Amino acid sequence: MEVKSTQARRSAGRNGQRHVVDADLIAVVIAVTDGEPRVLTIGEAQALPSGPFELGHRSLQSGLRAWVERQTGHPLGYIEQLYTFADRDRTADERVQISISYLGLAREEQSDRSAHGWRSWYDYFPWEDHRAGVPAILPDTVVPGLLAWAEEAEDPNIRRDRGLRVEFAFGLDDRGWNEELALQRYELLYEAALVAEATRSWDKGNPLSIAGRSMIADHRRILATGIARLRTKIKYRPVVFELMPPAFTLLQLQRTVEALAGRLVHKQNFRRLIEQQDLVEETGETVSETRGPPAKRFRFRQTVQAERTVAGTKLPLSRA
Amino acid sequence: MEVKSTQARRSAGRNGQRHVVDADLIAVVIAVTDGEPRVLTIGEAQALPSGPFELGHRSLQSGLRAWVERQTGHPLGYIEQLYTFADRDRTADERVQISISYLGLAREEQSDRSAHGWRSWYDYFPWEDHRAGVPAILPDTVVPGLLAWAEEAEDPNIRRDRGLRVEFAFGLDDRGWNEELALQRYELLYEAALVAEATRSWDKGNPLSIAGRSMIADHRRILATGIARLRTKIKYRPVVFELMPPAFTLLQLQRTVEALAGRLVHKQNFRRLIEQQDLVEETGETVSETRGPPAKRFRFRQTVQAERTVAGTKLPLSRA
DNA sequence: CTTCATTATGCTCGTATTGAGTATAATAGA
DNA sequence: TCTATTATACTCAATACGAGCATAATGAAG
Repeated sequence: MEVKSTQARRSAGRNGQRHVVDADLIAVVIAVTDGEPRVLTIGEAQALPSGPFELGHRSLQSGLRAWVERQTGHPLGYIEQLYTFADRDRTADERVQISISYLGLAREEQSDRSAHGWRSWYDYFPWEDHRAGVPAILPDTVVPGLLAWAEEAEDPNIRRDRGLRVEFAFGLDDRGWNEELALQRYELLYEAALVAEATRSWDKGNPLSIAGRSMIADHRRILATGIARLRTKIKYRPVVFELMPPAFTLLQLQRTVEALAGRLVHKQNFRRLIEQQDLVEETGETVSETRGPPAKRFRFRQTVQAERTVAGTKLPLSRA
Repeated sequence: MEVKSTQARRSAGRNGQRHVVDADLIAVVIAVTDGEPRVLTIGEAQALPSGPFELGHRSLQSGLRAWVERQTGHPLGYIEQLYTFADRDRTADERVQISISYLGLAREEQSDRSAHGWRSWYDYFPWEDHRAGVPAILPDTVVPGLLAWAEEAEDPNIRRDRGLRVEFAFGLDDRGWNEELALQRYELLYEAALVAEATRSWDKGNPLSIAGRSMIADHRRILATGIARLRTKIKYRPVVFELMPPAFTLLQLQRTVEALAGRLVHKQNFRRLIEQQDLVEETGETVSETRGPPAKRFRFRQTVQAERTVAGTKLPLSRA
């Protein structure tokens, strides 16, 4: 086995003609206002904030924060890395582009509501919003299109495989709709060429694709990655609070979760869940902004461990 | 709001003096043999396989596969991305090094048992193996060292914060040991300078640090990331099977899971869990390699969706 | 050839968690 | 004053989960 230590190899590489790459940072910045999950966009709402990773940046995260704040004037709260991918630059001298994507959560200010490129993420993924029932686009367009794509394969194995993947991702089987599969669903639509990005028609000036508003390059895929990650994460880490104002009612919290999940939750059980997890405490105030009795206001309990709820069982452990 | 489209920006950057970076791929390759979880290492078992991302590589994944197979002669099965981080190169001309790490699962061959750099990951993290009870190093060395570190802080807030973090990560509180927190534990030890990497003593020729065998640069941290990820993942995705031979007994499967989790599981309940999930099917054969009655052999049911078990509830959804 | 430790496997049982719904009271708007 | 709407407390059944008992089959030890 031929082995060079990393140290040795790095030195060699540095002096030789080392292949260098460009590094970009891309941000999926999410906020929730008026019961809508919104993503921060630039340009004609067709791109995510992004920029090159520069020497001045102390770290990837700080580089990202700098870029987002410069481009949008918006500070970022919680940040987590999403995914890194590489693309040979199609147009240029065989240079490789590496993109490192991040998910950021922000408390959107009232002031910059729709003005500054905050768009509901359901503009891009209309089939993902099941709060008012199954969206019409699913039975009308998306599912028939996908099933047709599955059928058009010549190889029966591929047909079967495609069919099963569609059924699973879109909940056509017994398991039902699973909101966490947002990325798989987008990827199926891409494979089936039902989204504009996959058809090269978008640069002909049609920003509204067959299914949902599109974005440049692979930005919509990155957004889908962020949505899926967030939908998964709210279930085992108290990240929702990064999106909430300092004080809130349980119904507001519920509406935020519902906006993210794209589904309605059972109110009584939601409250039971929140309270038994000991994540919030009453502020003492009550508000009555709507009908019904006044609601108590709560705040997030800053109990050092935002680590909490890292439960995760599913292995039948034994004590011995 | 100043906005340039990504397209425009990229062109500008390419012609101008664009800051370029070096990109490395680093692999955490895991296999389980003889009931031990093993990681593929190179050099003096102090480094993970790694290499530069090159132009010839079609994608990051294929680049990684190429490197690992060339360095070790070992094919990779399952692969998933772990994390990307950047370090200014300490020694050189302000160049930035980007490292993209991957987790890979392999079925280790019998032939290259210990010879080819397969090391038990508990060599590096002896405090993580709780299969034979709490390892002595925890009460003897690790915990006292960490508590002392917590106490030595002058600011009482920092003292309290450190204390709580140690209690949480090492299960000193009521929640008990949580095997998924492997990374947090390593990071605490690093912060407390209880691992060699943090003390700069390792390059003085001492490969055995205060707590566990060390590695160059941040490789041990990357390994901890991989371990934590795998320990989390086995609970909701059937990735264990990537580590198993084509046919196996339920006890072998259990031993593999236990090796990864570093904990023993309840045998009867483990079988119930596996069977109700419908992940395996009998091959029809039985074997009696040990005492006791012959055990049935099983194989993984290749039911298209290795996607399965993407359950994940924890939100009280409602039907309406 | 017995004995015994070890393993496979089936079954029970109490408790916690989860999904779903009923019930009651408080309030704003019509 | 009515009524739709909301907050909040409870109940109830269905599972899921942790823990353990029981039985049978086998290899190793004597």
